[in-house]
Amino acid sequence: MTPTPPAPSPDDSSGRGNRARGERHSQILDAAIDVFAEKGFHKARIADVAERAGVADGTIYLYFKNKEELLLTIFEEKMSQLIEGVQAAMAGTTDPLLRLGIFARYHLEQVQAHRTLAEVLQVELRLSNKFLKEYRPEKLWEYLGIIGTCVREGQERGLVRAELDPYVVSWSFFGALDELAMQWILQRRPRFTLEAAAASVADVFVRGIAVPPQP
Amino acid sequence: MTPTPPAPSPDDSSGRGNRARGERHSQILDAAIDVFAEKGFHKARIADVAERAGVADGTIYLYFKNKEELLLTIFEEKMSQLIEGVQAAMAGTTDPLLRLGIFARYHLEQVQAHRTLAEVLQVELRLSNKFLKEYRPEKLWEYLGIIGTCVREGQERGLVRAELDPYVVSWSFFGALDELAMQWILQRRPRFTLEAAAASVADVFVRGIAVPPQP
Amino acid sequence: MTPTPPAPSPDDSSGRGNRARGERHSQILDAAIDVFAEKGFHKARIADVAERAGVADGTIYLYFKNKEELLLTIFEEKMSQLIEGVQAAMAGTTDPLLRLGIFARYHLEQVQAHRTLAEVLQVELRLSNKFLKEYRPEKLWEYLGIIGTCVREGQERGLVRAELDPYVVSWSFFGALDELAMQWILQRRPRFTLEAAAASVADVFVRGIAVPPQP
Amino acid sequence: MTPTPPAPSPDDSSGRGNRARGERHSQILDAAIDVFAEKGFHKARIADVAERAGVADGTIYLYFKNKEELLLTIFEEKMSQLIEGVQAAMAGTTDPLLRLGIFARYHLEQVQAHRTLAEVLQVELRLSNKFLKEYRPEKLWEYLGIIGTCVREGQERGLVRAELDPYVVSWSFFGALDELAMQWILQRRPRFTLEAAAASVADVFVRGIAVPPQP
DNA sequence: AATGAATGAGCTTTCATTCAT
DNA sequence: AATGAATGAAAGCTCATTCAT
Repeated sequence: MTPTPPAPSPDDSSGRGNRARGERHSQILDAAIDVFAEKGFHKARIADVAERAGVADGTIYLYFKNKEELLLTIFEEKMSQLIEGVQAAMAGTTDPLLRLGIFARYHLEQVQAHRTLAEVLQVELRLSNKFLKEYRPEKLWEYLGIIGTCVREGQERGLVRAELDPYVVSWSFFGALDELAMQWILQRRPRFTLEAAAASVADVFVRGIAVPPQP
Repeated sequence: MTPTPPAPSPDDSSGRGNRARGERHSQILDAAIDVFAEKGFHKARIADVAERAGVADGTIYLYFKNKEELLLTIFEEKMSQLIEGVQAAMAGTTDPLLRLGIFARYHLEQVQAHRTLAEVLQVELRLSNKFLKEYRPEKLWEYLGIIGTCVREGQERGLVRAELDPYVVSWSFFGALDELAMQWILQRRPRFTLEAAAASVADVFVRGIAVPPQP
Repeated sequence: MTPTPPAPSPDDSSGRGNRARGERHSQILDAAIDVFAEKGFHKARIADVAERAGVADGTIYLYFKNKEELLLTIFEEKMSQLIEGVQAAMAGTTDPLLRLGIFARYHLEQVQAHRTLAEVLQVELRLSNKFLKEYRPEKLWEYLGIIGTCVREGQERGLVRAELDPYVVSWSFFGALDELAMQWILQRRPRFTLEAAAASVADVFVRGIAVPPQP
Repeated sequence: MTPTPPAPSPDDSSGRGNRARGERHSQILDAAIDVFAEKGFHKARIADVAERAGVADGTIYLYFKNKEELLLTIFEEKMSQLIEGVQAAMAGTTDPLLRLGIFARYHLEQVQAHRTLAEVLQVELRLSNKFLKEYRPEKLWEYLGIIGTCVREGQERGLVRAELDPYVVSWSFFGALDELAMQWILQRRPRFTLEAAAASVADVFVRGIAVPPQP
């Protein structure tokens, strides 16, 4: 469905065309992230994105089917990176409860490090009808699955209370992080740091889901 | 600014003018909730709302400044009701931790009972640039303050760990509920009941923020 | 065509109704003059006129067929007064060339004395398509006829060159006065007084049309 | 602000882009003149102009900011041409009083030759609030300055009475011509020719402002 | 591949006018 | 006669998208 060009094979020696294509692709995507963050998805005009990217309006349509797909592609690509990143960050740890802490920290670190991007993902993505009503955000589910796996493993190891539904817990955990991220972004002078927020969410959730110590 | 009619005196049984005016107001509001939920705020045309409400297009503008104010009014009015409702529900309970449970249950009950409305509040409200970037959702803050008060009281009574920031905890708690509500709404066949979700969130949070039992 | 109420007969002893009618009529007309002068005919809303007049919107339509007729009625009534006035001013003078001077002076005096009205007549009346393209401004022609009569009489008495077309001279004369009036109105700080302008126009025209002295 | 194309180099026979752009510009302008003259500025719809020009509605906005700028551009461009034309016509004559005659003749010749255009300039331009209340018609002042210069030169050469204010005389002269032009346009069967009118105005004014012969 | 001029559907909002009371 | 809530037609303008070059 996406008219995304095939990723250029690394050994493609004739690759000028493809290289250029790949560059244009991300050039436009980066411009879109900036413009969407600045003006909001609905207020942003394709012409704005084109200007920022330094290409003609029509060129955008050689790489993306339409405006909405631009937004969706941002989501897909960045979620993939987020998934990879959080998995790498968790790689050295096996304790599922500690992993939740890593997840929280990594997630909010990324929000902080890529504020513009986060702004788009947090705020603007929700503007797209398609995203919320038709689009199936599988990458988000994959991301959420990472939390769910921690919970399920915790249950298997007897660390997490068996009666909890990992699915519900996952969305709760994600919702807490997501809301804090959004508030942090929306507020000019946030009343908390994202580090503290990450620590707090992990702390509360881990204690909340853990099997209570037997007296 | 809204041409809200002067409240008709309760005994004014002939209050046609006022009655009519008040009726029109909520007649339009109800139509807007339905239409926004169905087509989304941006896709919904004023003409749709007018038709659903059974009035002429122009009539809408006698009661609301513009399309956006329609959305904002829905938010304001319904949040006020939510706040009143949850306070009434909590009235009989003094234990701040139990109150959090009541809050969670009441919140998700309302989502369930007024699905269309919840859909608008959850999903569509976030569509309004104004809402997210300019509008200050004081009613939301007030609602959140109810959670914050429970946490703070819990700390005063030695039930909740003193090191937690009530503000961060409040947004976490709300975020968890909000995310579950949104997923429940977006999914055609939800994988969980809102009752269970409310119980789970309350359970996890209360245990998570409570002062641990001294061994 | 005009739904103007019949002028109340002066001896109408039961006249409250008519009196009231007459009062309403000019009350609305005066309000319209003010509002049209302030905002311009097209920008002025019937609601503005109604508010200024202290009546309900619908009431205006009991006295005037529509917005345009309001403008036309202003023109008709005020032109009638202008015609009466200038004729009275000329009454004591028989020399047709002196009469032209009186005409010029009187015309620009009225512009000065009733600036708001003049603004409407000068500027806004020209906005009405009907006025310029369909309406036959017979009162204007009558007004112009007064100039024409002076010229013709001047010719009959051998004071004005016979080869001049009184019709063309009349419009020239009126055009000169009209243009000066408009410039005076449009300029915040006019570069001339209307008295001087009247004197100048009369001076130039009278010399210009007069039979040259025989050497 | 107008996206006037860079003047194509005269020898650029392949200048398709520029040519096209320039053509579109005047294509739209010409259509606007016709439509405005026919229906009047306020009644004319952008869609009408677009249709007449054979372009899409939106195309108009690639060349003109809005409907009003269309009118203003007509005024600016055509006044410039008028100024150039009358100066060329006067070039061979030095006597300032004869020049006034040339001015009058040229002005009314143009009205006759470009009746549609004249209709717009005469009648419709006055419809634009902006034109009359905000816009400063510098081109008109420049045009008027040509008359003023004649008068002033005449005074310097002792041909025109020194006591006359050239500014007032200029507006009078222009007003006379303007009014005659308007009446000629508005009347289906004009009662005079524009040649005769031009001659008459020049004749009356020149005699009127001239220094009287010393007996 | 790239351009960017052209398209034209789409929609909020205004306000003169009506008419039930 | 007076009201003023309701009407609904009307149109300027935007901008995502297309396509000839």
